[in-house]
Amino acid sequence: MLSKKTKYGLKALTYLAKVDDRQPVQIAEIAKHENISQKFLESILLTLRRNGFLGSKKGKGGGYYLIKEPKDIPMTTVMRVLEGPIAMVPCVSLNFYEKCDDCPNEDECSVHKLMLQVRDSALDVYRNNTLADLL
Amino acid sequence: MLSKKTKYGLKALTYLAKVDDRQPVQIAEIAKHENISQKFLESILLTLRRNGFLGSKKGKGGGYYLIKEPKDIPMTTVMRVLEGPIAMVPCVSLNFYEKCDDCPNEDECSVHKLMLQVRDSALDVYRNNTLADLL
DNA sequence: TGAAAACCCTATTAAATCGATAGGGTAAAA
DNA sequence: TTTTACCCTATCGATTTAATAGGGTTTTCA
Repeated sequence: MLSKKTKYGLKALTYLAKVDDRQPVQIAEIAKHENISQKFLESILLTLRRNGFLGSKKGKGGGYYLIKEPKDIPMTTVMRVLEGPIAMVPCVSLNFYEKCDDCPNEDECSVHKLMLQVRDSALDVYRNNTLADLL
Repeated sequence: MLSKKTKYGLKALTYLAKVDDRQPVQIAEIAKHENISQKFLESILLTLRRNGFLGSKKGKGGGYYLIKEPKDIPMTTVMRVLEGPIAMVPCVSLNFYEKCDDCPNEDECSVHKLMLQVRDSALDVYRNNTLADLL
C-alpha cells in the first residue's frame, strides 16, 4: 500500500507545480484544497524541503514553493524520499539492500526472482515519469 | 513491502512444485527447510488450500501437495490470495476497487495517474510468470 | 517595533497490522 | 485404537501509520 504520506506529498508537489511564477503557497491553502490534515502535511512539506524539492519563505506572504522545474523531478527520487525503498523486499533493493536472514541463497530463491522483475518494472515507470508528466 | 505471509507462501509453493509425483509433504518438513515458523506456515498453507492451490491429506504419511501444474498457476492469483490487491492504492485496483474519500476527481489526480502505470507494470510481470517460471 | 503570520520541531497517541505463539480439536491411516 | 498430522480459534507483543497537541522561532509588514 502507498502511504498517505507519499500520496499527500505527491498531491502537494503537483499543486505547487501548477502555481505561477513559483510563488510561495501557504500550507493551509494546500491542505484545504487537497483535503489533507494541515499538521500532517506540514511534516511532509518539511521532509520535501529537507530533501531539496521545496524552498520555503517565512513570515507574512510566506509558504512553500518548488525549487526545480517539474520536468527535472523524476518520480524515482520522490518515491524514495517519501515512501522509501521501491523494491518489495530488501534483498532486491538497489538503495536499501539487505540480505534476508532466512534465505541461504538468493540466486535460487523464487521470491527473489519474482521481486526482481517487479522492482525493475516499477523502476521503469518511475524513471519515465517526472512531476511534469503528472500535471 | 511484501508480507512474510506472501513470501513464505511463495516459498512453500515452490518447494511443493519440486516434489516428485505430488507426494504429500508435511508442514514440518517445509517449515524446517525454508526456515519458517511452523505454526505460521500452517495458517498460510490452509489459506492456499482453501483457495484451490493445494490439497491435503490427513493422518500418517499425510501433508500438503499441489493440485495443479506449476505452469497453470499464474502469479496474479497467488499474489491476490496471499498479499491482496496488486495496486498500491484502492482507486486503481481491478479486483479491490474503492474510491478515495479525499479525491474529488480521479481523472485529474496525479497519484491516480502514476499508480495506474505502476499497477499495469506489476500486473504485466505477474501475468507473465507462473509458478513454473520460478523454479 | 511589535504583533501577526507562517514556518519549524518534538512528543504523544489511537488504531491497525503483522508475525508469531498457544492450545487444543478432529479426521484419517496404519 | 492410537498415532499422526491437519484444522481452527484466540491472543499477544512489536511495529508502523496517521493524526493531534502544543508550543518555538523567524520573518514580514503595518
